Amino acid sequence: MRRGILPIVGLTVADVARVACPRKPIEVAPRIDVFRRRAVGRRIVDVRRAGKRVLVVLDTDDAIVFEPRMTGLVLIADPPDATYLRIRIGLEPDAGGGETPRELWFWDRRGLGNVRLLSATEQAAAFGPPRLGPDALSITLDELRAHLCQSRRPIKVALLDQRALAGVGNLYASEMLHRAAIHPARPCDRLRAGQWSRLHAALGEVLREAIAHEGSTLSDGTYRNALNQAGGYQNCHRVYDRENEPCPACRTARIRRIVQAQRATFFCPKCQRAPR
DNA sequence: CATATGTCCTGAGAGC
DNA sequence: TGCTCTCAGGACATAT
Repeated sequence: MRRGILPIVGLTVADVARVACPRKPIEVAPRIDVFRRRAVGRRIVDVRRAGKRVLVVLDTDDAIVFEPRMTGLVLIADPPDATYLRIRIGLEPDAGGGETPRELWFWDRRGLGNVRLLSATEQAAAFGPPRLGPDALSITLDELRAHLCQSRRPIKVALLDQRALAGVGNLYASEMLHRAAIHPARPCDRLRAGQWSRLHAALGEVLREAIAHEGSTLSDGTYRNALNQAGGYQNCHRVYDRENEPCPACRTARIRRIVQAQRATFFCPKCQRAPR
């Protein structure tokens, strides 16, 4: 998402508006009139990421923060369905001219996501430690172990704890544990050195590949990139949403589905040995 | 304190 | 066909 909207860097915010929504209009913070006063006329200087949020940084150091959660999309192209448009941000081209996006949209079917305007101080409080752990794309092996090894929780559950490690989502947790050959229910405090090492490697591999493939568009088709194109990483999934299919690694056992912390986990019972 | 569960919202697909 | 039920790339408040 962050990379997809990079073409807006250098443009100026011309307008911010909530779009008419199905039932409950999206709530923004601060109130839309204050939001607009602080954003309109400001130049976009950067697009950053904090865990799973996208930050559009303005020349005042305020940032428009998109938190898409399950079904939110950040788009610079026409949306998949106008019904669930929530926020429109009008953009003015820079002096250089050329083809630049004229609007940035926040689209969200389920409406669990949110959009906020945060000052630099608020960003530090919301996204710095201890609210978010080290980022999953840059965390070192030592940091990974240090942040997780004390916990007695199952490793799959701990991987989703954004305070321990920022940026891993449900489907990717299953994928990386399969690559690392670790059972998802194994307590963190019982992982061995070799397992931490494999997990650290798998973490980077899975996320980088998923990014290269523009994410995973699951069977409901919701996820799209910033240009409203489907991702391709769903075709690379080895276990997620593949219950009862043969494991692509051992080709003998069938993928199993269990529920941990109310969320689906997929794994191979042969490649990922059960904890004793 | 650490860990577990309920909650927000809508639509797709399974099962009857 | 049409109904009900379950589940979904998530995060957080509240309960245990």
